Amino acid sequence: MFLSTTINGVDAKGRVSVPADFRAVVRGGPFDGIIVWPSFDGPYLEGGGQALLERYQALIEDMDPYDDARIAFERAIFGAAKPLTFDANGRVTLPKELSDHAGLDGKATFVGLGSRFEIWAPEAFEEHKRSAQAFARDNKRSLRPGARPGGAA
Amino acid sequence: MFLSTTINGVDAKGRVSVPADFRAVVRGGPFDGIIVWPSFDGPYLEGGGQALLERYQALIEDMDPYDDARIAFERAIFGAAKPLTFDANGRVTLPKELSDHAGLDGKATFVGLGSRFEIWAPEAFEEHKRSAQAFARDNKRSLRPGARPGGAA
DNA sequence: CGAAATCCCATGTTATCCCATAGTTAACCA
DNA sequence: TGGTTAACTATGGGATAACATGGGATTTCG
Repeated sequence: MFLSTTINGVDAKGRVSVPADFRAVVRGGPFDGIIVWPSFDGPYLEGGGQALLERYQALIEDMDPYDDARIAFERAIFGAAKPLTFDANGRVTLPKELSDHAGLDGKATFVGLGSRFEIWAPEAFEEHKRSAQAFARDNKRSLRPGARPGGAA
Repeated sequence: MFLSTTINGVDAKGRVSVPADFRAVVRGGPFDGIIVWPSFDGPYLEGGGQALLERYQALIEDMDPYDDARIAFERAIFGAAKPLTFDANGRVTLPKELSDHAGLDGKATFVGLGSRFEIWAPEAFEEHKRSAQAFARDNKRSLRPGARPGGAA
């Protein structure tokens, strides 16, 4: 599971060390790296291992082939997702489109969310965290056995 | 999986480099190239490896032999599909019918969609990408990764 | 014999790999 | 228990290979 929050540096080449804990999650999988795409919900990136993408693919393939929502998800997720391979030191290179979308500048915050993770500009994440905590406090009753997750994400 | 979006040039001979990641997907398959046909849903091309076409064939053969939809699919996909072989540098030559359908002029955008991909004129794709992102954002609740316990990536 | 498609080689650019360093944590031994 | 060593993490820079692209030569087919 992707857990906890880490801030790492982004160098001039766009390289950033993926936290060792995160690398351990995908180790042994079919692809030695992570897959990252811009969130269509805000100025941050979403990512996971290849297994995560395959789960999304299975969900999408259950939809009608020419359903508008299906096409939109395919283009918004698969069309924008980049497979990023680890180098020998566990770093990946973030393409410009991705670091632009998240507004990264020298630093990146990795946020573990269980089956996936997010990458934020540190300042943007601090701000987001405040409102997320308030949201969780106001909605704490929706977190109980049998309830659907997905509120504060 | 076909992933991410790449813009490549189309030269005067109609040649275009297929992104290296896409070539890696079909490498080792029965046909060293891609199969491309005009979408009947808009001014763009659809494509994939031979394995994709074989999946479509299996789907279509489950339909009634004289079903109007079956005949339409057969003509629209198999009747119009062109196998395009890679040259030594990983390029294919787009026949005029195809580049006309997509309105390609000097540049082509390859969009990976998991099991298949699309080819657009860059300006046309930019326009559609915006609406796809907005649609995905407004409908994100219909894409739910099932709350499977232990579902680490 | 002419036109068009295919193959072959050359080149700039970009991304990838490889090595070196520093700080930290964990392990080990006296 | 204290000190020392070893392993790992994160980071920086330089070398190398891969990719995308352009033009020319050769073949194939009408």
